[in-house]
Amino acid sequence: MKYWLIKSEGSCYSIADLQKDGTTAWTGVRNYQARNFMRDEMKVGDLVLFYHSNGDTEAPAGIYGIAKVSGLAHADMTAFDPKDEHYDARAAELNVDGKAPVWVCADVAFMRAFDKPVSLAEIKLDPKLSGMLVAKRGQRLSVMPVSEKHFRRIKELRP
DNA sequence: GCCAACGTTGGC
DNA sequence: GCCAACGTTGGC
Repeated sequence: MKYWLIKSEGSCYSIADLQKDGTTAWTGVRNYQARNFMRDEMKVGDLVLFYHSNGDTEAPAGIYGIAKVSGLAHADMTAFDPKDEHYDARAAELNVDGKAPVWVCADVAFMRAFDKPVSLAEIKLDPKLSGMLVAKRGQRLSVMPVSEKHFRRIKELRP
């Protein structure tokens, strides 16, 4: 079993949206490294920290809850939809009957939302969370692995 | 294959 | 809104 962190702008798709939807296809990832994590390593049952980026003082950037991988990576249809904000003309051209999608998405299911997020500031201050990728300077991956140790610590902070 | 220019992300 | 960091593009 692996552990992950996925990022979303809270104003775009929040943990509350996931709670409402139950499950969602994690579409819109347009970075090869992030895609490869989803396509090659994410397995059903893996646990996922749900991170909101671009926060403000009211709702700071940080981890807002926990989700679970509920479906293996499959074609991200938003890449083929010219009306979608994540449309990728080149990927659409390369695609043959949906058989060779450039972009994929795994499905994630809501598990729980934290009463209070574990903010980025809190992550940086906690010695037991040192080395967490998300707190690394310049780290912009929207899907990234999390160590079991760090995952357990997050759960310990929000039991 | 190098690298400058550009666009995007995301913390502050 | 600023700007540093990074990925991608495209000229050569």
